[in-house]
Amino acid sequence: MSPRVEEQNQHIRDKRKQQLLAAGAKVFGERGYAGTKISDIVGEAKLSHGLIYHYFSSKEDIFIELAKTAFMTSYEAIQQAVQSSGSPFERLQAMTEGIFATPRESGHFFLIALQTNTSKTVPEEALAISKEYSGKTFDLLQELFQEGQELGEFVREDPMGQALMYTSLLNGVVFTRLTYPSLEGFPQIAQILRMFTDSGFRKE
Amino acid sequence: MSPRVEEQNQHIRDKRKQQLLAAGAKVFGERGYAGTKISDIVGEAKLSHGLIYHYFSSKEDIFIELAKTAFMTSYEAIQQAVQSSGSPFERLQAMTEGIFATPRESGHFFLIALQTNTSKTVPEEALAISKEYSGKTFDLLQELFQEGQELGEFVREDPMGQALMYTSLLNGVVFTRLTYPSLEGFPQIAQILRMFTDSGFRKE
DNA sequence: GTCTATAAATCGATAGAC
DNA sequence: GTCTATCGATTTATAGAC
Repeated sequence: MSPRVEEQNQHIRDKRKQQLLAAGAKVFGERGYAGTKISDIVGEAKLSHGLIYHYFSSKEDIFIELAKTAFMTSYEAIQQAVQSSGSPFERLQAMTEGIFATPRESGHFFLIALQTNTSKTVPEEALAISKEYSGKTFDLLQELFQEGQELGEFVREDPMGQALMYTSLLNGVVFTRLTYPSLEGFPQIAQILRMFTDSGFRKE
Repeated sequence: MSPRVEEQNQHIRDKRKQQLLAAGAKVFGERGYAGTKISDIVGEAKLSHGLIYHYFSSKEDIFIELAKTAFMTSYEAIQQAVQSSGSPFERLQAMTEGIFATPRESGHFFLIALQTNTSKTVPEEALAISKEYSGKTFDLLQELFQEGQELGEFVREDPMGQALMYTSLLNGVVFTRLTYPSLEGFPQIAQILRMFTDSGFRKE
């Protein structure tokens, strides 16, 4: 084989793998790990039944790769926001706005993350990845709230409690938006931030 | 048969049905609808495989009955809190405290409700029940926030937006508590209420 | 690289004995 | 009322042709 052909084959393989991952994200998100059949994924990707096993070793394998993407991108988005410039309040505001500006398709990854944390049918490795990144995420957020309290921008209370409440709120709002996709003007970012700002120092 | 025997049989039937429903709530909550096998339910209930079909017509039937319980009890708890005495703020506070004082086992019903709204594998009838009760729940909450705004206890903003944010927060916090069962002192009710109270009128 | 056919295991539901 | 045995359909994963 000439290098030219080899290169084309590699391109096809990458494309097929992406096709299957995109289809998997959608179907796993909508139907859950146990509720998703291989035929659902290849049907969504418009590929034949057997072909999926040329790109992934098993159904578990696909889910784990998708879970990895879900938790890594979520963590990196928060990391970037927390470590950017601006005051703690400004960074929290920008991060929150950024999260709710993400495209619709990311909802599938949110549901995959949700299932990983709530369903015992999901591959063990996916849960391990979740735990790894959620610990790191809480560390980042706790630091942000701690700093904001010292600057007087946030209410003085347990920073970990604030970090837990912030992620809880995020999860809840994303879930509500998934349940009612036609909702407009929700959420109001100012309403979310009000939870953490002291009345005396409240921003407009 | 004497009435005495008939009465005993009825008692056994009620007991078995409750046994199966309790087992179903646990495994459906933990494994999801598609991920739950009949053998999981009867195994948890410590009954034989075939017996479950003497009490329920199908796997769907059991899930629908559990979903009905989940949405009805949630709605009734909110209804009772909203329609009780006290100012809107006091009722919101009491309701929030009550929700997080519920026993651990109710977590399974929360997960069943969650799956009903996010998984396309769940019986259609369960989703219909969810929609019916969520509409009625939002009406109650919207009324409470509206009233609270008129009395100056809550921030003036779209009452439906407040109702959506409140239920989102509730869902998110319950989810966080399920993910980290060892968490203590979370959530702080005051922190939640701060989202809706105006700084000038804020309670202690 | 892609497809169809099939193997092997599993699951929901029923039948029939006790 | 309860249990075991079994049918029928479905599913993951593999084999082999093109």
